[in-house]
Amino acid sequence: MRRAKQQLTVLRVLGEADGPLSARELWSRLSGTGVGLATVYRALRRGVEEGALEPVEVLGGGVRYEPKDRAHHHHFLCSICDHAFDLFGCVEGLESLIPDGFQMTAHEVVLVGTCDACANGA
Amino acid sequence: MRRAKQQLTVLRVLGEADGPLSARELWSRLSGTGVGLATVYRALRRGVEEGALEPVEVLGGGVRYEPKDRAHHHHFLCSICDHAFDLFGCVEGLESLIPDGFQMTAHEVVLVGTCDACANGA
DNA sequence: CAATAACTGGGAATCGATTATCATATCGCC
DNA sequence: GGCGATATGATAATCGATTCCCAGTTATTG
Repeated sequence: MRRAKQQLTVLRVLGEADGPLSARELWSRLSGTGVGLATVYRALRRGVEEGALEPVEVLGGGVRYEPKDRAHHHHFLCSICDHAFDLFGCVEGLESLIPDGFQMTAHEVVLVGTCDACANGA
Repeated sequence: MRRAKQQLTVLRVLGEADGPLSARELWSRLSGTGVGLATVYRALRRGVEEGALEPVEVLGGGVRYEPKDRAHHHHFLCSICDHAFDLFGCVEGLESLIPDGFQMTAHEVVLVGTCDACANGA
């Protein structure tokens, strides 16, 4: 429990997000608070070490982070705003794709397209 | 049709691969041929410009390239050898994951685990 | 074979992302 | 309030991936 103010701020923002955030995305959401980019990276690294955060790679744009306590889910990547959104649910039939002799331990599904805001919103 | 020897070599190796290759992976398969890394990058960039190659992002490890004429498919990433293998077939039920107002234009499925060689082979 | 254009390899240069450093500001505790 | 430990922000340093540059090589055409 040795977490300081700015670190908590970072974790809170991440917890309120509708999808995993990259370090820069997170930082831009903190503009005005005076939090430095270095602190963002420190908070993220620490969050992962402590088991509170999970690094995920959605697609281009490097690593993004999300709270580890979320149920199994996948992501939707908006190709316009480049933001990743959490999806709910999963898909069937993944096992049928596995070649003989291969062993699957995890899977990722990413839908790409346009999010509501970019497609319709202002 | 102005492609030179080394460029053709790069395209040929990519065509014979069992999955998309990264620039370095490709280069290591050319060790001994004297092909320089710069030439590999040049051939890849050119292949994409000419429409023969497609850049794909499987997961960590940056961009990999594959011939564009392959049918719709996904990939299996071996977490031990870090090689990506082509899979055949696709999955059902992706549409049910799309949130209201979102529009899907593409999708990616990546299975992660251990390939035959790393799991059983020598 | 000559003349010109395209290709090549190696290493320097660049770019973005992440980490390290350091002086200062804060926190928890007495 | 005073102290030692920890956190913070700015910036420099690092790292891997990719591109740039240049001099030498090879292909093309006549």
